[in-house]
Amino acid sequence: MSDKIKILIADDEPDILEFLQYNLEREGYEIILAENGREAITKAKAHHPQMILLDIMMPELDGIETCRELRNIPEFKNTLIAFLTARNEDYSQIAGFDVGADDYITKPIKPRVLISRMKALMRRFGSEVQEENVSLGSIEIDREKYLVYKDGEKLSLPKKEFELLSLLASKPGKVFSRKEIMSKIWGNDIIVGDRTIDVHIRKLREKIGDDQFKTIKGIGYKFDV
Amino acid sequence: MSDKIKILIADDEPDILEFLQYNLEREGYEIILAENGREAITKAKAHHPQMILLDIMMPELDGIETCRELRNIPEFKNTLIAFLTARNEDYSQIAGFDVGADDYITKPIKPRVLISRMKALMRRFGSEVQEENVSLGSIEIDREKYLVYKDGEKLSLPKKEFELLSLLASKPGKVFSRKEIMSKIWGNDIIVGDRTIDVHIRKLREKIGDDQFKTIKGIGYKFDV
DNA sequence: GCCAATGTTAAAGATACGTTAAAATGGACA
DNA sequence: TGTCCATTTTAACGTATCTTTAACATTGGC
Repeated sequence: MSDKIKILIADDEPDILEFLQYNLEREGYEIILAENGREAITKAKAHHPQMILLDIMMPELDGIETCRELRNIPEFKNTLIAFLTARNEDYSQIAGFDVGADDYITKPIKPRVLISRMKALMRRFGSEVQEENVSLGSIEIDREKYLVYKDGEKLSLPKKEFELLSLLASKPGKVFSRKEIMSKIWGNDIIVGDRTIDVHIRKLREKIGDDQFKTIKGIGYKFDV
Repeated sequence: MSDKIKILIADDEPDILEFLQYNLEREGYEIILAENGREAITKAKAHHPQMILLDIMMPELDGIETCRELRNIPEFKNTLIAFLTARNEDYSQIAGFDVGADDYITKPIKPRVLISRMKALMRRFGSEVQEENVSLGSIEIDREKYLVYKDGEKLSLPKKEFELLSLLASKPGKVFSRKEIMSKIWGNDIIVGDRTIDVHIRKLREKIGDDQFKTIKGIGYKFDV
């Protein structure tokens, strides 16, 4: 699974976006850009960033409001959110924290300072991502414990099988294309043969149950009860 | 034990100390004061504050060094540490984060901003409350005394082994990835080889019991009964 | 019935982990 | 300061397990 940390940056000044993108990508982060608050929310939903940097002053939806809305979406309740703000804007600072921000960063932004602060935030909070557990029919998946229960019976699957099951079960009934499975589990850089997926599916069918895994020929697989 | 949140403040200017003490006590915090870094470390050990504010420029031991020393004491590995710094001291900012600080606060300090920031930090921190003692099955861990009891028999483990056990036992059943273990026990700056963790696990298996420590290949380890 | 896509199987390949001993580090103490 | 000892880390190697491949069988849509 691709493990680059994704950061969403929202600012209405293209110069700043470009500047941050350049500096952060060089550090190995994956950057997603947005030009206003509305776009930031849309892109956050699409890309699931671990961290979000918001300019306070933006058209469409300002940073404060954007943050408030994001915090109301369960997925982003624990995402790191930091504000970009001009010096001396103390009002923003207070309002920002009250709305659930984790930090604010004053402009002009110095890349080294920014990166240090981000690392400090992530060091402390980053690993606290708690993944949800899935329960469908007789199958239960405990992501934290890396365990699968089938009719209460404890199964411990190898990594790839677990990830595959975990992926398919994250949206029961949804058909995952082979492409999608590949990119989500192996990442976009690693290329594996087509038979590889089949083999893992086979193992899962053996262990979990034949009928739960349905093949949609020419498309992909789905998990269902 | 008093349930007030304790904050240790170290600064060599009595005015600032008094100012902060007044404002923070009014908010219901318990304040411990220190006039230099050396005193800060002594008092931290005595009072176990949840949060520490350090001035950068102090006699005896400056803030940066104090922070570094504190971070080397296991008890304070996860304590919130923030620096008090004059505006534009960017050097301090960087050095501060690299040394493991969680935030820096620029002087002149505005009480409302300070309190907001502290709350932002603690909001995150709150969920991370680690209990003093853990007891699972035949194992008992006394974090304060750095002791482990196995079937009532006292074991005194070396530091790293203790920390590793303590971490794994903090969430029994949860799989801790190697990455997670590394960052929680060694920090993000120190890099140790992969085999290092194995060796410590081995020692623990020897001393505590083979079956309690389970390997999840490709992921990490978990502790269970 | 044809053909491309998928299923099956076993074996090769890769990788992570276990184990051990030895080297490096660091603290206590003379 | 140097010596000693406990602790920590490294490095080398073996091994079990997981992952992928490849060859061949089977299936299902057209």
